[in-house]
Amino acid sequence: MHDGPNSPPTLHDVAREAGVSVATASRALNGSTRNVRSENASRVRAAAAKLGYQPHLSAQAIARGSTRTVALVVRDVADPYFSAIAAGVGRAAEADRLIVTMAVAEGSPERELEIVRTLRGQRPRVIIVAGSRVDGAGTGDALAEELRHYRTAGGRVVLISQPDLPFPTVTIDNRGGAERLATALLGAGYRRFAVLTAPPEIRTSRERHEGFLAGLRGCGVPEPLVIETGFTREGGYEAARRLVTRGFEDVEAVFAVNDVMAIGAMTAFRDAGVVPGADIGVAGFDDIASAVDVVPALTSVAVPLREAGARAMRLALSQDETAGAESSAEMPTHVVLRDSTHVRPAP
Amino acid sequence: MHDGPNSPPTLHDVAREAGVSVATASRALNGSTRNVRSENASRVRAAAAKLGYQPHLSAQAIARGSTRTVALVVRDVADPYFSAIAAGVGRAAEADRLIVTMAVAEGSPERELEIVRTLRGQRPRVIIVAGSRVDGAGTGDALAEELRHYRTAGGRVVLISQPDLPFPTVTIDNRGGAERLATALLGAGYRRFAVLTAPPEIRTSRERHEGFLAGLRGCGVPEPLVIETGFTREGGYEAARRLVTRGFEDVEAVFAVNDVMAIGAMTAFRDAGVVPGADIGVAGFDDIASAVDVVPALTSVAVPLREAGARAMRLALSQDETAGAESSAEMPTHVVLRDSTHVRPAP
DNA sequence: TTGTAGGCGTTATCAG
DNA sequence: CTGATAACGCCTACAA
Repeated sequence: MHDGPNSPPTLHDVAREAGVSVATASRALNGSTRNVRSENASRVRAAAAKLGYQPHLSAQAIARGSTRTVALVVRDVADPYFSAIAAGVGRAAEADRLIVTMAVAEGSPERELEIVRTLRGQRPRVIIVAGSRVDGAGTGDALAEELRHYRTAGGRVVLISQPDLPFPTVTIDNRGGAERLATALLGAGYRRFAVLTAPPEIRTSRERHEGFLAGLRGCGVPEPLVIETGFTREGGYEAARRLVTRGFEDVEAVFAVNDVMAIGAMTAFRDAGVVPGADIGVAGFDDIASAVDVVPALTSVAVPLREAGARAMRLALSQDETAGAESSAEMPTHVVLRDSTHVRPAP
Repeated sequence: MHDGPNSPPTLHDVAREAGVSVATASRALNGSTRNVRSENASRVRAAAAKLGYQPHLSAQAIARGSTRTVALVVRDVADPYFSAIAAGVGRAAEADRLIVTMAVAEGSPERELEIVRTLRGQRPRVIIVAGSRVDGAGTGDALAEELRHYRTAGGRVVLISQPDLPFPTVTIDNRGGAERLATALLGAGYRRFAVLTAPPEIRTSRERHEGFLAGLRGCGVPEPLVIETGFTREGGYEAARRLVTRGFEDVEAVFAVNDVMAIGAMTAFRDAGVVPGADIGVAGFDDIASAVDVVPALTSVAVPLREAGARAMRLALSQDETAGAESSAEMPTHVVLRDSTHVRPAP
């Protein structure tokens, strides 16, 4: 009570309060509890409780040489795609009493690089990068370099949906899902399509686009119209508006490379007096929660996003173990047809 | 090159590589750059770059006695309400080069307590608790106790939407917003209401409920029917289904205490063949992004969630400064009437 | 079972 | 301007 008012209590304080040495206090609170006399152990615990002691994680980290931290990089927390992944990572981390620190790489690659750098300073057990702009091991790819440094220093890296980098990756079957979606839409009677894509640097978008084209190929349908826009709800809205302005007599259905874009597009259509599902089919990708709450309910490709996050964690953790550890996993996707592609256009 | 293959390079390695002392290396990389000869400085920087050195944040934390970490506690990342707040916190933190660590307190108060405890071990500059189950300073409130410990040790606590605890708080004008919503709905011609609430332990729900009742009071309308359910989309769905089953001849409009519940309710209505906006009015609270994408667009009360998060950060940071620092802030809310309460019921 | 002492990677103090 | 050296809070042989 006679020292400074603030600055949290240390192990020394607890030891003094309990009348034992720091070593004993340390052992009683963390090390193998077996080796300390139970009376002392409870004295220490009592002292800790009384003082409101909480071990300094940084001190433990440096003393032990390792942390219980998982670093997660996402592009945007507010995007349901990423928050679902984040939720999965969080849940899996919790099971192992790991702490997840989350960084948001809004847009700029520089920012992204800076983030991974900082993260590296945290000495996390694992770094998980979800949907960033890691594009290929091309020259000047400072990000990959940074991750390589981290891995060399004993860190574990897991990427989500960035299969072309030399790190364990949780992959999503974007291509296959989009291909099956194309098939399903053909089956529903649609023949003439527009595709709403994001810029090709965003690999997820590119894969879905390519998969969709692949599904169409050889079926004698015309080459789809392609409208490039942002990977966001606003992007989708804007693209649909452009489509309406241009005139869409030659388009029966629109495939947006993700659900938020598709939902934005549906709203744009409605705002322009075009009825989605009736006047034009709309399909998305991801099957986010709100896909069933829009009208008409959105046809989409379901992606187990939470599972992907959880899987990434497990993948990272399993790398400790003997060589047998698998180094990547692909999450399956499946088409969910709903009313937004229900009404088959008249021939 | 002759030591173990992994374990990241330390400042010693950099110093050796650059041919200077650790002290100099430290100064060149972090301390006031002015006091080191520019030639040495660049040698050090070069060595650091070559080795891929990254300062050990934990070591810095313990040496400096402080961290650059902000801890954020939310109930669920995947809920747009919390992810919007998180986004705001993240943005504000970024401006001060602070790192956000995010913990998810899914449900159980024990888990929540454990989280704050662990967080305390991180020695963050700030702990922000958003929408947890802190209910009142009643006896046995271990969470408040934990936060008090933290604050005593010099930490800054900011709560979002928990005004009855003795910590700086960013408050949301739930009561006022709900009251004005009630007035607006009365103005639109609705007279007989049902309220979809969450259990009263969730203070946000309680406030909105009470505000709504207050807005109705003295207007000669019947006491609303109250349906208690979960604070989630599923809760809303379920409650609406119950309402339909029960029969809703005496209800013209439904007020759900948040948007995800309202959206769930709308879907339930539709599934039961009841047309929201026409057969029954629906209003929510929060004005989340998807409120404009559902059909009919959802009447709601807009809450500046991102701003609330950012504000919480600033509030925390300003507590450093001289006594004049404000200790709380209230975020305004405003009613947004849309088509879900557009069609005025026949008298 | 317990205490002493050295070390983890940085920063900060204090002589050179 | 630079280099030893003592902290920082904790863990862990090693010795008692």
